[in-house]
Amino acid sequence: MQKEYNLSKNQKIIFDLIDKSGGPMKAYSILFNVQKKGIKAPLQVYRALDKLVEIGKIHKIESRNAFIACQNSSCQISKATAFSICESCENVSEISNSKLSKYLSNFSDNSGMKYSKYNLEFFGLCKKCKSK
Amino acid sequence: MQKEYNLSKNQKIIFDLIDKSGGPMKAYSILFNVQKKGIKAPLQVYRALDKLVEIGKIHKIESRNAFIACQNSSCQISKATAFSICESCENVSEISNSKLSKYLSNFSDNSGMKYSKYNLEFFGLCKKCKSK
DNA sequence: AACGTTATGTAATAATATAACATTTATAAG
DNA sequence: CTTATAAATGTTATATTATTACATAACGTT
Repeated sequence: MQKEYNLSKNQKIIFDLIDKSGGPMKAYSILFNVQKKGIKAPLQVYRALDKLVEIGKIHKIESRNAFIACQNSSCQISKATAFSICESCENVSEISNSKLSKYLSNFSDNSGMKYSKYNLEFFGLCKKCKSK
Repeated sequence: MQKEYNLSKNQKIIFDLIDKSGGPMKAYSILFNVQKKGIKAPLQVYRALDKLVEIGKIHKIESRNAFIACQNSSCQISKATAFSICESCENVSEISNSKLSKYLSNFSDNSGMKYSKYNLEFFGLCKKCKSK
Protein backbone atom coordinates (compact mmCIF):
# COMPACT_ATOMS: atom_id res chain seq x y z
CA MET A 1 0.00 0.00 0.00
CA GLN A 2 0.97 3.52 -0.66
CA LYS A 3 2.16 5.55 2.27
CA GLU A 4 -0.32 8.32 2.99
CA TYR A 5 1.10 11.76 2.60
CA ASN A 6 -0.46 14.96 3.77
CA LEU A 7 -0.58 17.04 0.69
CA SER A 8 0.13 20.71 1.07
CA LYS A 9 -2.35 23.32 -0.07
CA ASN A 10 -1.02 23.72 -3.60
CA GLN A 11 -0.37 20.03 -4.00
CA LYS A 12 -3.95 19.27 -3.02
CA ILE A 13 -5.45 21.85 -5.36
CA ILE A 14 -3.44 20.54 -8.25
CA PHE A 15 -3.92 16.87 -7.48
CA ASP A 16 -7.68 17.32 -7.15
CA LEU A 17 -7.85 19.09 -10.48
CA ILE A 18 -5.91 16.39 -12.32
CA ASP A 19 -7.77 13.62 -10.56
CA LYS A 20 -11.19 15.08 -11.36
CA SER A 21 -10.27 15.71 -14.98
CA GLY A 22 -10.00 11.96 -15.45
CA GLY A 23 -7.27 12.27 -18.03
CA PRO A 24 -3.86 13.71 -18.65
CA MET A 25 -3.38 17.44 -18.12
CA LYS A 26 -0.59 19.70 -19.23
CA ALA A 27 1.21 22.00 -16.86
CA TYR A 28 0.05 25.28 -18.36
CA SER A 29 -3.50 24.06 -18.65
CA ILE A 30 -3.33 23.22 -14.96
CA LEU A 31 -1.94 26.67 -14.30
CA PHE A 32 -4.79 28.28 -16.16
CA ASN A 33 -7.31 26.26 -14.18
CA VAL A 34 -5.90 27.05 -10.75
CA GLN A 35 -5.29 30.74 -11.18
CA LYS A 36 -8.61 31.51 -9.56
CA LYS A 37 -7.33 29.62 -6.52
CA GLY A 38 -4.31 31.87 -6.21
CA ILE A 39 -1.68 29.79 -7.94
CA LYS A 40 -0.22 32.29 -10.33
CA ALA A 41 3.15 31.08 -11.52
CA PRO A 42 4.39 28.10 -13.55
CA LEU A 43 6.90 27.26 -10.86
CA GLN A 44 4.19 26.76 -8.31
CA VAL A 45 2.60 24.24 -10.61
CA TYR A 46 5.83 22.45 -11.46
CA ARG A 47 6.84 22.21 -7.82
CA ALA A 48 3.57 20.57 -6.90
CA LEU A 49 3.77 18.28 -9.93
CA ASP A 50 7.30 17.22 -9.02
CA LYS A 51 6.24 16.31 -5.52
CA LEU A 52 3.11 14.50 -6.66
CA VAL A 53 5.15 12.48 -9.14
CA GLU A 54 7.73 11.69 -6.47
CA ILE A 55 5.15 10.28 -4.09
CA GLY A 56 3.32 8.43 -6.84
CA LYS A 57 0.00 10.31 -6.77
CA ILE A 58 0.41 11.27 -10.40
CA HIS A 59 2.53 10.10 -13.32
CA LYS A 60 4.07 11.97 -16.16
CA ILE A 61 3.17 10.82 -19.67
CA GLU A 62 6.56 11.53 -21.16
CA SER A 63 5.57 11.44 -24.79
CA ARG A 64 2.86 14.02 -24.16
CA ASN A 65 4.38 16.25 -21.50
CA ALA A 66 1.26 15.67 -19.47
CA PHE A 67 0.33 14.43 -16.04
CA ILE A 68 -2.30 11.92 -15.02
CA ALA A 69 -3.58 10.81 -11.63
CA CYS A 70 -2.45 7.37 -10.56
CA GLN A 71 -5.26 4.93 -11.11
CA ASN A 72 -3.54 2.14 -9.31
CA SER A 73 -4.25 2.55 -5.63
CA SER A 74 -2.09 -0.36 -4.54
CA CYS A 75 1.42 0.06 -5.70
CA GLN A 76 5.11 0.55 -5.80
CA ILE A 77 4.09 2.09 -9.00
CA SER A 78 5.83 5.34 -9.57
CA LYS A 79 8.76 3.03 -10.28
CA ALA A 80 6.87 0.80 -12.67
CA THR A 81 4.43 2.52 -14.97
CA ALA A 82 2.67 1.49 -18.15
CA PHE A 83 0.17 3.41 -20.20
CA SER A 84 -1.92 2.97 -23.29
CA ILE A 85 -2.32 6.03 -25.44
CA CYS A 86 -4.76 6.48 -28.28
CA GLU A 87 -3.04 8.34 -31.07
CA SER A 88 -6.31 9.65 -32.38
CA CYS A 89 -8.29 10.92 -29.38
CA GLU A 90 -5.29 11.10 -27.05
CA ASN A 91 -7.11 9.15 -24.38
CA VAL A 92 -4.65 7.70 -21.89
CA SER A 93 -5.10 4.91 -19.39
CA GLU A 94 -2.80 3.34 -16.93
CA ILE A 95 -2.27 -0.35 -17.57
CA SER A 96 -2.36 -2.48 -14.50
CA ASN A 97 -1.43 -5.97 -15.46
CA SER A 98 0.49 -7.97 -12.91
CA LYS A 99 2.08 -10.28 -15.45
CA LEU A 100 3.41 -7.33 -17.39
CA SER A 101 4.70 -5.57 -14.32
CA LYS A 102 6.34 -8.72 -13.01
CA TYR A 103 7.92 -9.40 -16.36
CA LEU A 104 9.34 -5.90 -16.62
CA SER A 105 10.35 -5.54 -12.99
CA ASN A 106 12.35 -8.71 -13.27
CA PHE A 107 13.80 -7.91 -16.66
CA SER A 108 17.54 -7.96 -16.89
CA ASP A 109 19.95 -8.18 -19.75
CA ASN A 110 23.68 -8.63 -20.13
CA SER A 111 24.51 -4.95 -19.69
CA GLY A 112 25.32 -5.33 -16.01
CA MET A 113 22.75 -2.70 -15.27
CA LYS A 114 20.31 -3.07 -12.42
CA TYR A 115 17.00 -1.50 -13.36
CA SER A 116 15.15 0.18 -10.55
CA LYS A 117 12.44 1.83 -12.56
CA TYR A 118 10.72 1.71 -15.91
CA ASN A 119 8.12 3.52 -17.93
CA LEU A 120 6.29 1.95 -20.83
CA GLU A 121 3.99 3.69 -23.28
CA PHE A 122 1.87 1.76 -25.76
CA PHE A 123 0.33 3.55 -28.73
CA GLY A 124 -2.54 2.63 -30.96
CA LEU A 125 -6.17 3.32 -31.59
CA CYS A 126 -8.73 2.88 -28.87
CA LYS A 127 -11.94 0.95 -29.43
CA LYS A 128 -13.96 4.03 -30.33
CA CYS A 129 -11.44 5.53 -32.72
CA LYS A 130 -10.80 2.20 -34.42
CA SER A 131 -14.44 1.92 -35.42
CA LYS A 132 -14.61 5.34 -37.05
CA MET B 1 15.73 -5.20 -43.13
CA GLN B 2 15.20 -1.52 -43.08
CA LYS B 3 14.28 0.14 -46.33
CA GLU B 4 17.11 2.31 -47.49
CA TYR B 5 16.23 5.95 -47.72
CA ASN B 6 18.21 8.60 -49.43
CA LEU B 7 18.68 11.17 -46.79
CA SER B 8 18.50 14.77 -47.85
CA LYS B 9 21.36 17.14 -47.17
CA ASN B 10 20.18 18.38 -43.80
CA GLN B 11 19.01 14.96 -42.74
CA LYS B 12 22.40 13.51 -43.53
CA ILE B 13 24.33 16.21 -41.69
CA ILE B 14 22.19 15.76 -38.62
CA PHE B 15 22.11 11.99 -38.70
CA ASP B 16 25.88 11.79 -39.06
CA LEU B 17 26.37 14.09 -36.11
CA ILE B 18 24.09 12.09 -33.84
CA ASP B 19 25.47 8.80 -35.04
CA LYS B 20 29.07 9.84 -34.48
CA SER B 21 28.32 11.23 -31.05
CA GLY B 22 27.49 7.71 -29.91
CA GLY B 23 24.89 8.91 -27.44
CA PRO B 24 21.74 10.93 -27.14
CA MET B 25 21.84 14.52 -28.34
CA LYS B 26 19.42 17.35 -27.70
CA ALA B 27 17.96 19.44 -30.47
CA TYR B 28 19.63 22.72 -29.56
CA SER B 29 22.96 21.05 -29.02
CA ILE B 30 22.59 19.59 -32.50
CA LEU B 31 21.73 23.05 -33.79
CA PHE B 32 24.83 24.51 -32.22
CA ASN B 33 26.97 21.81 -33.79
CA VAL B 34 25.63 22.18 -37.32
CA GLN B 35 25.58 25.94 -37.58
CA LYS B 36 28.94 25.88 -39.25
CA LYS B 37 27.36 23.68 -41.93
CA GLY B 38 24.71 26.26 -42.67
CA ILE B 39 21.82 24.95 -40.64
CA LYS B 40 20.79 28.05 -38.77
CA ALA B 41 17.30 27.61 -37.38
CA PRO B 42 15.68 25.26 -34.86
CA LEU B 43 13.02 24.34 -37.34
CA GLN B 44 15.56 23.00 -39.77
CA VAL B 45 16.81 20.71 -37.05
CA TYR B 46 13.37 19.62 -35.91
CA ARG B 47 12.27 18.85 -39.44
CA ALA B 48 15.24 16.61 -40.03
CA LEU B 49 14.76 14.98 -36.64
CA ASP B 50 11.09 14.32 -37.37
CA LYS B 51 11.93 12.64 -40.63
CA LEU B 52 14.78 10.60 -39.16
CA VAL B 53 12.50 9.41 -36.37
CA GLU B 54 9.81 8.56 -38.89
CA ILE B 55 12.10 6.35 -40.93
CA GLY B 56 13.69 4.79 -37.87
CA LYS B 57 17.24 6.08 -38.26
CA ILE B 58 17.04 7.73 -34.86
CA HIS B 59 14.80 7.45 -31.82
CA LYS B 60 13.60 10.03 -29.36
CA ILE B 61 14.38 9.38 -25.72
CA GLU B 62 11.16 10.87 -24.42
CA SER B 63 12.17 11.29 -20.81
CA ARG B 64 15.23 13.25 -21.87
CA ASN B 65 14.03 15.16 -24.91
CA ALA B 66 16.98 13.76 -26.74
CA PHE B 67 17.67 11.80 -29.89
CA ILE B 68 19.87 8.78 -30.41
CA ALA B 69 20.92 6.89 -33.52
CA CYS B 70 19.27 3.54 -33.96
CA GLN B 71 21.70 0.82 -32.97
CA ASN B 72 19.55 -1.94 -34.27
CA SER B 73 20.28 -2.33 -37.94
CA SER B 74 17.68 -5.02 -38.53
CA CYS B 75 14.31 -3.83 -37.52
CA GLN B 76 10.73 -2.79 -37.59
CA ILE B 77 11.98 -0.90 -34.68
CA SER B 78 10.77 2.64 -34.73
CA LYS B 79 7.54 1.00 -33.62
CA ALA B 80 9.08 -1.01 -30.84
CA THR B 81 11.78 0.68 -28.87
CA ALA B 82 13.42 -0.02 -25.53
CA PHE B 83 16.20 1.83 -23.82
CA SER B 84 18.25 1.62 -20.67
CA ILE B 85 19.13 4.91 -19.10
CA CYS B 86 21.66 5.49 -16.35
CA GLU B 87 20.28 8.06 -13.97
CA SER B 88 23.73 9.06 -12.87
CA CYS B 89 25.83 9.46 -16.03
CA GLU B 90 22.85 9.67 -18.40
CA ASN B 91 24.32 7.02 -20.65
CA VAL B 92 21.64 5.55 -22.87
CA SER B 93 21.62 2.33 -24.82
CA GLU B 94 19.09 0.71 -26.99
CA ILE B 95 18.00 -2.68 -25.71
CA SER B 96 17.72 -5.31 -28.35
CA ASN B 97 16.28 -8.38 -26.80
CA SER B 98 14.05 -10.48 -28.97
CA LYS B 99 12.15 -12.03 -26.08
CA LEU B 100 11.32 -8.61 -24.72
CA SER B 101 10.28 -7.23 -28.07
CA LYS B 102 8.16 -10.28 -28.82
CA TYR B 103 6.54 -10.10 -25.43
CA LEU B 104 5.68 -6.44 -25.83
CA SER B 105 4.69 -6.57 -29.48
CA ASN B 106 2.23 -9.30 -28.64
CA PHE B 107 0.96 -7.71 -25.49
CA SER B 108 -2.74 -7.13 -25.31
CA ASP B 109 -5.11 -6.46 -22.49
CA ASN B 110 -8.85 -6.26 -22.08
CA SER B 111 -9.13 -2.64 -23.17
CA GLY B 112 -10.05 -3.53 -26.73
CA MET B 113 -7.14 -1.50 -27.90
CA LYS B 114 -4.79 -2.73 -30.59
CA TYR B 115 -1.27 -1.57 -29.91
CA SER B 116 0.78 -0.72 -32.95
CA LYS B 117 3.74 0.82 -31.22
CA TYR B 118 5.47 1.03 -27.87
CA ASN B 119 8.34 2.75 -26.17
CA LEU B 120 9.95 1.46 -23.01
CA GLU B 121 12.51 3.23 -20.89
CA PHE B 122 14.35 1.47 -18.07
CA PHE B 123 16.17 3.51 -15.45
CA GLY B 124 18.90 2.56 -13.06
CA LEU B 125 22.61 2.79 -12.52
CA CYS B 126 25.04 1.50 -15.09
CA LYS B 127 27.92 -0.77 -14.14
CA LYS B 128 30.40 2.07 -13.79
CA CYS B 129 28.17 4.33 -11.73
CA LYS B 130 27.06 1.49 -9.49
CA SER B 131 30.62 0.82 -8.41
CA LYS B 132 31.35 4.39 -7.38
C1' DA C 1 11.25 28.79 21.43
C1' DA C 2 14.81 27.37 18.33
C1' DC C 3 16.03 24.58 14.63
C1' DG C 4 15.86 22.31 10.28
C1' DT C 5 12.91 21.01 6.56
C1' DT C 6 9.35 21.66 3.37
C1' DA C 7 6.41 24.67 0.98
C1' DT C 8 5.28 29.15 -0.90
C1' DG C 9 5.59 33.64 -3.64
C1' DT C 10 7.53 36.30 -7.37
C1' DA C 11 10.24 37.77 -11.28
C1' DA C 12 13.06 36.62 -14.80
C1' DT C 13 14.75 33.61 -18.16
C1' DA C 14 16.18 29.15 -20.28
C1' DA C 15 15.08 25.25 -23.06
C1' DT C 16 12.09 22.88 -26.16
C1' DA C 17 9.10 23.04 -30.13
C1' DT C 18 5.83 24.80 -33.76
C1' DA C 19 3.22 28.13 -37.08
C1' DA C 20 3.19 30.57 -41.23
C1' DC C 21 4.88 31.73 -45.46
C1' DA C 22 8.05 31.82 -49.52
C1' DT C 23 11.14 29.26 -52.35
C1' DT C 24 13.80 25.39 -54.18
C1' DT C 25 14.86 20.62 -55.23
C1' DA C 26 13.67 15.88 -56.19
C1' DT C 27 10.52 12.35 -58.12
C1' DA C 28 7.28 10.52 -60.98
C1' DA C 29 3.71 10.62 -64.83
C1' DG C 30 2.51 11.86 -69.21
C1' DC D 1 11.77 16.46 -71.39
C1' DT D 2 8.34 18.92 -69.26
C1' DT D 3 4.74 19.38 -66.26
C1' DA D 4 2.78 18.21 -61.91
C1' DT D 5 3.32 16.93 -57.25
C1' DA D 6 5.57 15.91 -53.23
C1' DA D 7 9.45 16.65 -50.30
C1' DA D 8 12.82 19.57 -48.49
C1' DT D 9 14.72 24.07 -47.46
C1' DG D 10 15.15 28.91 -45.68
C1' DT D 11 13.62 32.51 -42.59
C1' DT D 12 11.13 35.06 -39.08
C1' DA D 13 8.37 34.99 -35.41
C1' DT D 14 6.19 32.90 -31.67
C1' DA D 15 4.26 29.23 -28.70
C1' DT D 16 5.05 25.84 -25.19
C1' DT D 17 7.48 23.66 -21.55
C1' DA D 18 10.52 24.08 -17.66
C1' DT D 19 14.13 26.04 -14.44
C1' DT D 20 17.17 29.54 -11.76
C1' DA D 21 17.55 32.62 -8.18
C1' DC D 22 16.20 34.73 -4.26
C1' DA D 23 13.08 35.97 -0.38
C1' DT D 24 9.57 34.59 2.94
C1' DA D 25 6.33 31.62 5.44
C1' DA D 26 4.54 27.29 7.53
C1' DC D 27 5.36 22.87 9.58
C1' DG D 28 7.37 19.37 12.53
C1' DT D 29 10.56 18.13 15.93
C1' DT D 30 13.06 18.50 20.10
